[in-house]
Amino acid sequence: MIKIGDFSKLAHVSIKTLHHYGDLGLLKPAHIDRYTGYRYYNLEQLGQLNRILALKELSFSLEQVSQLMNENLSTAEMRGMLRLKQMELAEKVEEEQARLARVAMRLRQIEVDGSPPQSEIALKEVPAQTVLSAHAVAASEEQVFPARQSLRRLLQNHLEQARLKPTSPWFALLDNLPYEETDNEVSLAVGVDLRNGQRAGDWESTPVTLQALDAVPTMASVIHTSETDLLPQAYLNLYGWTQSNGYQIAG
Amino acid sequence: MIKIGDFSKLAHVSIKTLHHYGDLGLLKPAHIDRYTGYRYYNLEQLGQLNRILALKELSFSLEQVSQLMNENLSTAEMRGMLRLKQMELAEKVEEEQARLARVAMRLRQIEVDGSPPQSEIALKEVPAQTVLSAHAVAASEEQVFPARQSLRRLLQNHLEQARLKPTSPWFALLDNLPYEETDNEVSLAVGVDLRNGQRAGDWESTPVTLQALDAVPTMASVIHTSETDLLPQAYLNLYGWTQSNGYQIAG
DNA sequence: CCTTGACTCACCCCTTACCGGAGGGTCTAT
DNA sequence: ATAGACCCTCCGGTAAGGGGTGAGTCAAGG
Repeated sequence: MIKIGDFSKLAHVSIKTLHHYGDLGLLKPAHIDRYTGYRYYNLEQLGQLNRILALKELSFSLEQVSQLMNENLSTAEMRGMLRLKQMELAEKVEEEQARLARVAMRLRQIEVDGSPPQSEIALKEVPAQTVLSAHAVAASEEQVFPARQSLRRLLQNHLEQARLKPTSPWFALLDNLPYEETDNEVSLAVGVDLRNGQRAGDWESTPVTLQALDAVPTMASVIHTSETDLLPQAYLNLYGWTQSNGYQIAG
Repeated sequence: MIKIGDFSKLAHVSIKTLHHYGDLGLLKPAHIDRYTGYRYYNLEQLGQLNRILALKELSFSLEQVSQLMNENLSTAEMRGMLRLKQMELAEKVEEEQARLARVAMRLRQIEVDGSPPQSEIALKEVPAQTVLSAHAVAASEEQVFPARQSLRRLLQNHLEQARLKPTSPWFALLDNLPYEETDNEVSLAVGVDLRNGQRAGDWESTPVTLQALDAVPTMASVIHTSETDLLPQAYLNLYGWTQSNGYQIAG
């Protein structure tokens, strides 16, 4: 029977931490004086505490540690939790390495250009959605803009016809990678909300299709506020960034 | 001038987050209606928001992001913060990889032994301290225990002579690695508190020395609650663990 | 002009794993 | 007996928001 201060020194753990573990039921003192409230530990609890610390250090939460300490926990369950944690950690390592690479890239950019980039690339999540999309190829480069306009009218017609409202801004949906700057391809898409239960069917000979996009956990997104002549540059930035499929330009 | 809901959809950021950034002064709405309190953003703020998100994704805290967004921040400062973050991230990656390795080891141990280990190894920090230590070599294996006893008496004498009190439990301090099981070496040390200003000097021909130990950020620590015959096993466990210098057995 | 539904506000509590301090009681050595 | 060390409970705080509530506001249709 040893007092909390000595116990904490022996284990190199703060008193506050011991209080905390006691409150959580993770490591209750062997005895608590009923009148003074003093906590008393015994030496065999040092082993338990060490076990707790070891598990915590594997980045298990205290709640998970409680489960793992639960004594009547089968080896299989233990294996399961360890494997799960293994996967989590592997993922985390990759994430951090990616971050590290991005920081390094940013540093190189500063060393070379001497200035921070003007358009930032941010990573976002996009939920699954249904979109109405259309593709076309413009005859020449001058025809690109009018072609986009006509696609937009086309989609808008379909929206009105189906009495749907757009649920997202218009964006370009690039299915076929790599994106070639030169072939004057134009695409346009817009999110729709299918709750109203209506299904496609009355358009067949049009370039309009209805497709479901999966949720994307990490979408690279650029905002270009300047005029359109700088857009290709931002595009190239972004293109250098990723090889994954399904780009979106928001806004 | 766009309302917060639309702005949040455009940027794929929750309204709560925008509130939070506004409160922190990180991204204040371009206009707040004086009477209704409604927040209004304009499109150029999308770029700022994206910049914030990009920096945050590099695992900068929001406070650091504020600094980085501070406009009148020299390129040198920017470089400095990036390099700092780079080091932090590198460290973190190593940590996570070490954790991952430990989880994998634990899994292997379970697969092979079919049971979790009986003595856990936990990692702790130890602050810098001053210790009084003594070494000796026992003549034979049977002499190890008496030798330890006499070292203890020796140290205790010195403590009393200098009117010092021990500030830690007794422990073995192993300077010369690797630790050989066979050479019957005995060592003993104890922490002391030198505030009282006294200095060593009156012992010369004894094996007792006063030395300063540096703080150790990660010390591997085992608790063995069972009888002494299992100790060598725990030792071997621990020894397989690390090659760093300066082991301590606490308690 | 009025109503209805969508939108927005401020406010408060919740999360993790503790840390710090205040105010007051307890232990121990002298 | 008393000083100094030790311990208690309770409160508040951390980072980055999430969730919910009751009340006020906006926009479109009737």
